[in-house]
Amino acid sequence: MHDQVPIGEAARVSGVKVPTIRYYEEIGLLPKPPRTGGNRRLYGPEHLRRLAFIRHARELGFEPEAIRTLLSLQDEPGQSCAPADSIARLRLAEVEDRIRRLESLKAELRRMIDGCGHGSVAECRVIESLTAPAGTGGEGS
Amino acid sequence: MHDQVPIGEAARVSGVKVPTIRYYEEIGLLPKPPRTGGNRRLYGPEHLRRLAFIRHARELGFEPEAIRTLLSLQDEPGQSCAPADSIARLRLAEVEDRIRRLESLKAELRRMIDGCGHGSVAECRVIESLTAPAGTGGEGS
DNA sequence: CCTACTTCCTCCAGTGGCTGGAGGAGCAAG
DNA sequence: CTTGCTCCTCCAGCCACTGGAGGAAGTAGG
Repeated sequence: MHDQVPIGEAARVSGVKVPTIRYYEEIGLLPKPPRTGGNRRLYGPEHLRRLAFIRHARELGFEPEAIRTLLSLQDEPGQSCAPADSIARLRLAEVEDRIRRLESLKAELRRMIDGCGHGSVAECRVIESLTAPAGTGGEGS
Repeated sequence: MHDQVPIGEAARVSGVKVPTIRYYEEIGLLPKPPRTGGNRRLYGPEHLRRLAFIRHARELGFEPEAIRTLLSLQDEPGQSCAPADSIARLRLAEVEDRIRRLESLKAELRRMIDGCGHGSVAECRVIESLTAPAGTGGEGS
């Protein structure tokens, strides 16, 4: 079978655009594939798996740096998966916080819409709903 | 009291960096504040509230354009209901969609983490679920 | 073999949303 | 007046892509 595919095919099967694949290679997320005599990239199953991994991780909101870490872990299967676990846990916490705040914003928007129909907009507390959020008021990063 | 603060102070209390505040002004997210005789910006409580709002909304992933419309809800209380209502409904739909996506993301992250036996990477569910995401061609082997 | 067409190559410029530095002016304290 | 800080504007850079120009390589048909 064609287990060596050119970049266009790799893009099709992975759902990552061609320039983005080249970009991932450039920043070292994706290893440089072998080339044909005519200088075209040829991707094998291993590359495609990695590409799918990267794409999926990006969809989950992991940043390239985190992905790099996850990939390096993947490369050394004997190691403890604690770092991977903590990366995922961190991301989960972020997601949960976001959900909480969106819920509060949603409640406020709903309240405004429901209060509507009396001719004018209900008193708007959209700002309060976000400025006094459920999360730790503190800052990060 | 100083209910009129310079930009540095505004940055401190809002958690938005000084250049970013100026950037928000430039793109019209934050109204231009009055200036002192010496051409310095002076922010009042209203500006500060807005700034905090923008920050939270950005953290939640709203684009400046969406934030603008969100802010417009606040700016025109008592106005005719129709436009504000439709904006609010639009945002509500967006928020609900966002929440849905985040919930499914959260479920996936949770599955990854719960499946992780805290052993070695070889059996790590976190890595594995990224490598073989749901529904990648049924593969046996 | 030649031609037409597609896919690929590299390089480079642009995008959005900031971020930070240079060079200079304002202002408060000593 | 001098020191030292904050502030001003302008502008270049960053990240994660995205897309276009100009050209070479592969493929299908005549």
